[in-house]
Amino acid sequence: MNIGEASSASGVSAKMIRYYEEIGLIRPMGRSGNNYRVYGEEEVHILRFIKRARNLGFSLEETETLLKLWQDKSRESSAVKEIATAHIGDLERRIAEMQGMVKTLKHLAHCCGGDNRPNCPILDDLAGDGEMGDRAVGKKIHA
Amino acid sequence: MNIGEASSASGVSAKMIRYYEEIGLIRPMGRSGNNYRVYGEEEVHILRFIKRARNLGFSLEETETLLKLWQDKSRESSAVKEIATAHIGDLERRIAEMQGMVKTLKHLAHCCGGDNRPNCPILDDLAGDGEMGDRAVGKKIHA
DNA sequence: TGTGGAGCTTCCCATCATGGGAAGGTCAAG
DNA sequence: CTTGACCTTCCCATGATGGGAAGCTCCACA
Repeated sequence: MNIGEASSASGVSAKMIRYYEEIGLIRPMGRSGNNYRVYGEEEVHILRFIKRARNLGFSLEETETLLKLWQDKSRESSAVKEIATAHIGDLERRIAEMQGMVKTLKHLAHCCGGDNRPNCPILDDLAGDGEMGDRAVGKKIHA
Repeated sequence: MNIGEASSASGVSAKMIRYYEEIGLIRPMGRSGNNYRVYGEEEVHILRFIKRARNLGFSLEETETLLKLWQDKSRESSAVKEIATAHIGDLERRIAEMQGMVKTLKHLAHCCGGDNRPNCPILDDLAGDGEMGDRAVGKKIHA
């Protein structure tokens, strides 16, 4: 199997497959005589594992850890659960932050006429007319 | 006012102030004899505007538009409201996506013993044992 | 046998917003 | 006059991904 086939079989772009190899997330593939990378079912399975972990929002670093645990037949499931739980916390924090932003924005949008007149509470708020900053929802966006 | 003072007055790091100038988000500052950038209240006000927009999750590009609208005394508030509303939609989409991830992960974590045995439904799921991928929550993480 | 196009290779660059740090000039306090 | 805090510019890194160029290989078809 060439990289293109592995790509469509796994849903990971060829670009990304090479990148994952480069950063050591997956082992360097064997090459055929023409210097093309050669993949088997095993590799495709791994790529699908990675894809799914990414879909669940795990970083490549977390994915690497999960991958190692997956391949470690004697792992303790608590190790995996810890990573998942931490990740859930992470997601929930970011969700809460964004919900705060939405709440503020909805309020402002609600107060804004949205017509052809210049008066706009959204801009007034951004400008901090009622005295300055950090009344904002969350301080850091990438918390 | 030097850049350090402007930074602590606005909450925007000196690094970022220079960057904003470089990309044209703010006008190049006047320089004093020693080649130091010089800021006044006006500039600090603008920096705070930017800071607050960023806190609300607007991109720098959106922030630039908002900034121009702010300075355009004859703007129509509908233009601002449109941006805000679009941004709300954006945030809500991302929130929904993450909530889906959380839901899936919570279910998996709930089913995982989290003990010293290797058996782990989380990994089983990532491996796609019940037939392959895209049962995942959202296809793309950065939708 | 020749040719065209699809697919592979590597290498470099861009994104987005931010931070780190080096090398060197400047200023104020001791 | 030294020391340290501040400023300047310049380059590099992050995380995950895509775009594209230049050059090779392979296969199918005329």
